[in-house]
Amino acid sequence: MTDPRSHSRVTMAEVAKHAGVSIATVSRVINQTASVAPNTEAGVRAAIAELKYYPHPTAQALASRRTHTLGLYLPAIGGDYFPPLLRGIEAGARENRFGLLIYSTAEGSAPNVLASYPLGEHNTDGIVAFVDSLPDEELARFHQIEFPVVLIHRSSPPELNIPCVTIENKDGARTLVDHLIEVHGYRRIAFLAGREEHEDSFWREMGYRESLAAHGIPFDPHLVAMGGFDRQEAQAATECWLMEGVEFDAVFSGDDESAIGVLAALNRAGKRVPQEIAVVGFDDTDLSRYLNPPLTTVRAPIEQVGRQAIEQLVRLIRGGKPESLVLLPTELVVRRSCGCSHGAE
Amino acid sequence: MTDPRSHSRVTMAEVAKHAGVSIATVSRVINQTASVAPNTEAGVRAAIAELKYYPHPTAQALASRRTHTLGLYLPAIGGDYFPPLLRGIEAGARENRFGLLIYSTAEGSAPNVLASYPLGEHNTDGIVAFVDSLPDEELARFHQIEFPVVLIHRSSPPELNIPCVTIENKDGARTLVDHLIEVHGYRRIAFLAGREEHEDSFWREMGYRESLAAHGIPFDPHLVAMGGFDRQEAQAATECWLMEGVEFDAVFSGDDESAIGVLAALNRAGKRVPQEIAVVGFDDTDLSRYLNPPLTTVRAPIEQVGRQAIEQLVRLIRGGKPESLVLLPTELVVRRSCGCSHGAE
DNA sequence: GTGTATAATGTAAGCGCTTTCAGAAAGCGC
DNA sequence: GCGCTTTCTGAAAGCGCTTACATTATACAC
Repeated sequence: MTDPRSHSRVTMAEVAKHAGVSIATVSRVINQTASVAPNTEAGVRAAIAELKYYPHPTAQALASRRTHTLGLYLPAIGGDYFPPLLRGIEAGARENRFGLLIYSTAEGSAPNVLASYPLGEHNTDGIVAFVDSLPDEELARFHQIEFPVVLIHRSSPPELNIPCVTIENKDGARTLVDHLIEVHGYRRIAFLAGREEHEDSFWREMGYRESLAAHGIPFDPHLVAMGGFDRQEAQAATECWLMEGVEFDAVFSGDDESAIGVLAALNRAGKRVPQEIAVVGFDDTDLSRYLNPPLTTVRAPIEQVGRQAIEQLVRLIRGGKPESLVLLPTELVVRRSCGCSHGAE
Repeated sequence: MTDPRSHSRVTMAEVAKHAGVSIATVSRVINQTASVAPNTEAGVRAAIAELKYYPHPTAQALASRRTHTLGLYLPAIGGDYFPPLLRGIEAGARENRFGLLIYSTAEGSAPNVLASYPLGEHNTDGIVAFVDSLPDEELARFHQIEFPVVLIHRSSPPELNIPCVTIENKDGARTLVDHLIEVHGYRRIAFLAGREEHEDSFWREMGYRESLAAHGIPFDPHLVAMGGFDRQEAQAATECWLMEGVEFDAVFSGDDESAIGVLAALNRAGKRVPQEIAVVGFDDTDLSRYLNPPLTTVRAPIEQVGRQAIEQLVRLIRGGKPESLVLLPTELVVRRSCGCSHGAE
């Protein structure tokens, strides 16, 4: 093909000539950055329309030192919570007329020396970082140069005070476990935690413990295992419990993803859910209503989280004051896996 | 916060002064665009390291008229095939050192006059467009200015000859239906189609029909309904069949997503799968092995599709000749929903 | 030694915009 | 009418790079 750089675009200069004004004026009508006489403006707009002109984003970015692009760091692309999250983020960016550059810090992507991290002050106006996709040093660097950053599902290192948006994990978990105890009378409720650093998991466990405590049920460490918020791992952990003969009448699987593994393990072991063992999840991913039995869980407004993150980021970019912590409310969704027979759905 | 534009970056000029050379030389060592004396190069590299310099992407883009960024158009963000697809695309972009800009043409995002489509020759070096996310006019425009585009799961308008990557839908479907007929002896096999324009659906239906024909089973239009490749829709369609008393002993649900709906409908109606009715899907999404019963399906190498698309696009950008059609092979995955008792898993 | 490639570097002209500055035109109070 | 502010506009200096072109030094053949 021909040199891609030969695309002869319509430039501002041509519009200016066509309208009989200077390029400064054209720029002014485009950006509404200073008042322009109505006649002049009309002429310029006509010229723009006639020539089908639109500004060159790169040139704008270089001159104005604003890219009109947001960056998104992700640890990995997968899981059922991922699509709604990205949907929220993308929609937020789109509505605010920002481009969205994404980068996954999945394994194999060692930051190289020259390029440092690929998304930052040089090519975006702000960053949203999901859980632990960005190391503290980089966050600190951004903080130091006052570059806008918003964290999702991860709180700020204490000294940096970076805005963060996440969900009411503790309340949700507590309400869920309350339901298990109060409505169904379960007392031996197992919990499948996520990875150590996972803050969602931490707070969900807190909610679980609080509920137990509030009902006078002693906390039994044997009933807590690592499920990694992962199907396979959760399945293995459940099989392990079963094999060791640990007794439990319900399992709170940490998230919906791991509930799938729990269900698979129980199913394979011939245990009926919920008759013999109840299972509940967390997140209310698309899938959970289609599980067998339909999963009782807690609705996490994942898409909203993404949207809110962009909202805060844009506010930050525009020089406003963002909320330092946005906690979106969760809601119990009762289906059948907890033992309820006529759940909401 | 302070004006974001005050970030005093290290510029090439400073590196040049530090190393005692001209900026042209610095540019040359960075881009390896002309030979530089070993000593000089070492000096420049030292200066770069010492000043922690890295080039300003926007300035590079403006001057070189290459953005080093790829654009991705999506119709909507969701579904189980989505994460692996994006994972493949992101990884491909990352490995080729391109940035990835994404945009969803979801409803509510009417292209506005001034900005035209948000991703194009002005801010990317090439585009990958998924199914029908980009209208033919825009494809034609890109073609006319010889701007690199690769299509995913959608073939090129005949006169444009845009490279396309997709999967062996027909072969996969045919193998699947062959299995249903030859191994299990089903003869009344229902098919749930996707939307009319959906090419995957078209080819899967072709495979279905070919298999029927090859086995001397007449095609019965009553056994084909619209499932939209969607859980809800598929569930409704299945319930409709059930209600009308249509007889069938197996259903090929078009994709895994709709299989979930089919399973839900059958389950609700008290039909046992696979004893009374077999169900098979297509795609082998993460989830399918966790369904109840585990779903017999066809593995679609979705992540590979994403990777291949980037591969072709990068080749195109670099001026090479891409394949005009990449058809990735599919593979039958036998589990239990078809009636096999000791499937692969 | 002369002549001619070849290699190494610098100079400077952009890339297509934004924005400062200053000047011209227009309005206004008196 | 005068001086003053306010509005509108253009000239020009960048933004931080890439790259065509020019220049000088070096090598090699004869």
